[in-house]
Amino acid sequence: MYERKIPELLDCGLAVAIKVIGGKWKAWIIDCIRREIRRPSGIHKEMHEVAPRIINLHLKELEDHGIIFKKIYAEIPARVEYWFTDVGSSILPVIDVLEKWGNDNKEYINRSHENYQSETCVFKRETA
Amino acid sequence: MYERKIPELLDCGLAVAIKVIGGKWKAWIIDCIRREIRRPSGIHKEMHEVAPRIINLHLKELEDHGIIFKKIYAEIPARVEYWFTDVGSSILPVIDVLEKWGNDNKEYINRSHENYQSETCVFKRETA
DNA sequence: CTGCACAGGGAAAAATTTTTCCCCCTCCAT
DNA sequence: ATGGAGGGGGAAAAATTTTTCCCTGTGCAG
Repeated sequence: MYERKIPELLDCGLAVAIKVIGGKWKAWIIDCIRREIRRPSGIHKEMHEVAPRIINLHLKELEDHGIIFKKIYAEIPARVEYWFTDVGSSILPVIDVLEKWGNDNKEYINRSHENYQSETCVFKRETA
Repeated sequence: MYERKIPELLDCGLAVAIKVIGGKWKAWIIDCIRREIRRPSGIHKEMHEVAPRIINLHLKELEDHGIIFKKIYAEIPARVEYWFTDVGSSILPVIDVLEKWGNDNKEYINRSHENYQSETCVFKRETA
């Protein structure tokens, strides 16, 4: 486990929320589980461009944050499934809001990003 | 400017949204501007625990993403103010949703984080 | 016995973001 | 002519996150 050198500021609700869903692949993983792709192997298959190790790390974090929990079936061979906790379920609509905003504005955001036009608007003061 | 070696995936709305507001101090900066602390010096004062350089970098990013824009008054000495663009304003309610979820759940999230109880629930399959 | 699906993790490298340390400029008041 | 407010940025270090590589098991089918 990596040990932080600078303490996190977690008073701010937004910081907490982003900590939980801000990881690089968190959203995709959450989306898998939401679509009932619950088993590690299934998630690995769905996200084949991401290394299994990475997905496992993110799953562990989501678990540590209490967003998902693990069901280990006492079968042989063992079967594992991830399910949302109540708090985990409660973040889904929040993600939807974010997702919608992003989709509505992604062309704009990415355009601004490219153009990079620092032609900063210059104004005279009206109240001279 | 840092040049990415791994391309970003920006099809996903959520990735875009987090790219925009996910920076370490973005939320605080946005909150300043929302509270009409618009001038760099004012923001620096408000966020005195953060180095001015860092704030400037984040401001630049917000500007590049088209969330805020810069008004440079043709006064002497020059005065600068940051204002939200229309798209910038449209993200404020989104941030509120995130902030609310975070505040409602931060004790829970931080508790889970500490406990770290990987006592994974074990189940027998009901349908044996 | 070999190979494959399944679940998982240590260690180190690479990539990225954040931070520190200094530097530049202009104007204005002392 | 010195200092401070006000706006800004380069370069490198430090911190953090992401990635790669490789290794550990079990059980089951050929």
